Amino acid sequence: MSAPSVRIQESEAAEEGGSQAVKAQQRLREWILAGDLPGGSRIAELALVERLGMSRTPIRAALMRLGQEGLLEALSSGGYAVRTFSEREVADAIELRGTLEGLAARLAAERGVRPAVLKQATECLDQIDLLLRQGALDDDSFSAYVRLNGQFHKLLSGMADSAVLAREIERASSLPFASASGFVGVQAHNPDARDMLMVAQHQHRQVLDAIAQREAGRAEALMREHSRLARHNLGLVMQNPQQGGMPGVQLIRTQKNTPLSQR
Amino acid sequence: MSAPSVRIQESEAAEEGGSQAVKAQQRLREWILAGDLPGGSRIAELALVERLGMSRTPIRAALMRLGQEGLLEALSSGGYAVRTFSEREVADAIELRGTLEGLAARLAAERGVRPAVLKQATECLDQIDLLLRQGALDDDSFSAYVRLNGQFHKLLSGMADSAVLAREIERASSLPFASASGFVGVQAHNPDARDMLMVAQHQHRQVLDAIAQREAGRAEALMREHSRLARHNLGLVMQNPQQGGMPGVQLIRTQKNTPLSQR
DNA sequence: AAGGGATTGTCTGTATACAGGTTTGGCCTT
DNA sequence: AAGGCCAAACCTGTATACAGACAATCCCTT
Repeated sequence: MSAPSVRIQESEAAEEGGSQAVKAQQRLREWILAGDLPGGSRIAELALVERLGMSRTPIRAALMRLGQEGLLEALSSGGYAVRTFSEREVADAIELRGTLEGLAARLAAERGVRPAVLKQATECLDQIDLLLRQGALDDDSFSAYVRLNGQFHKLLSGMADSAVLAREIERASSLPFASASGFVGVQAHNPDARDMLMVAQHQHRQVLDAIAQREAGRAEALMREHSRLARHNLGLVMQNPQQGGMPGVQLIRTQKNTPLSQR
Repeated sequence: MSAPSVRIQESEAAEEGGSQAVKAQQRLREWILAGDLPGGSRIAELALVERLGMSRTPIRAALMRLGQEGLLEALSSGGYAVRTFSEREVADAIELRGTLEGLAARLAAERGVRPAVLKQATECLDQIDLLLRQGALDDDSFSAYVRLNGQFHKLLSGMADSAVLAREIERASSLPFASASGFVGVQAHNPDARDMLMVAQHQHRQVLDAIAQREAGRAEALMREHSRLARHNLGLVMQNPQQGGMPGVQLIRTQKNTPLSQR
């Protein structure tokens, strides 16, 4: 009878999630990506009851959704464990997202996009240009870039005007290292960071141009190629594991941190 | 105290689903696809408690999973409703599956496939050939075709050796009209049925050949084109809505069956 | 002393009770 | 007669109680 009395301390952030289940999902995701709940460890519901200060029902819902999301894997004997990823799985997830975004770009080019939306995307890219023109990039600039980059990718996935596809892209981007902005932070304190972002920005421009010109094949190919940047950054992280610029890196298995028997 | 006493009557089929939640999910899916629970109608949990003879907990789990699966949509005010699809949404879902299977074919060709698996796929295609050589196709032949076709597609998605991708293909195929074998039944009593299946079979052979020859681009393009057959069949169904060869057709909105206010 | 079996503890799956909210229907008022 | 307001019923989200299963540990037997 102790848990119910200890009400949730509203966390430090102003996360006013709607239902208890959503709150649980958000906080669990944070914990997993922050490297709290370590990769491969089994999740005990009762421990979460205590830690989250809510009953098992919303926790079970959150676990199930995180399982569908791919961050947890359902154990055959019941329950869930924090999932770990091989480098190749991460590469595949990035390839998957690139392919889906490529499809979105192609459909957008084939079907045509309302001028208002194109204008919106152009303005978004203009803001990124403004950011990159500053030269040196501080932390604020980087977080601004991440935000704008995410916005552009979302606009792009919306241009296909396909709820089915948009949802699937959303899904494929839910893993942090597969998302469009996931690995940007890796470059944050790299001297070549700005150059890489310039390349990315060029690709952004070209994709948008291809869509505006109704060049479907070009748009698709460009968008796929664009995702290779993330894959490149994945390679960088795996070579220099010390840079912890990305949330969730510790979920990626390396030869070193893999236990004796991993699945 | 009536529900617990009335044990589940084990259904008419020998569906020995594991947990109650899985059983609920399976039977709900059947009901939705059979046109029981009509499209757009809200699902009341308590009604299902009575109909399924189990408590709300596994039912809620099943509803949540069907929501993620795309067959139900979550209502803003809570609860779920049977989802309906526009013809374009269905076409997009097919395109999505084709794109994903194309990616799988490309990866398989790039990475190479173990000879044993290639042999397995070839034997699968041989069996289909045997079936098609019979000439006229009765119902048994068709169900055998559907099974073999599904098996081939599953083998193909496995050839990429990517759990991430296989899972996503599985997901994209969960909607019946998006699945590889979904529209095959449409042709079941069409005189041109066998011709269409011959074309499909030719594409199967070519894809497998491309993968074996490590021709990645060709494999991807072929697999994408292969999905256009399903799209063609979708067009047929929408023109002649009377043929009810496919489960779930009634979930597709037409101008006629769309209520005054849809969504 | 070592191995096997039994017992106990814990954990998940399931059932149900409870509270807050939303919707619907009826009644009153204009 | 029509519209608005109030009330009641239902329905979802949440909490908790219960039962079966799995596992680990300890004791007994060989």
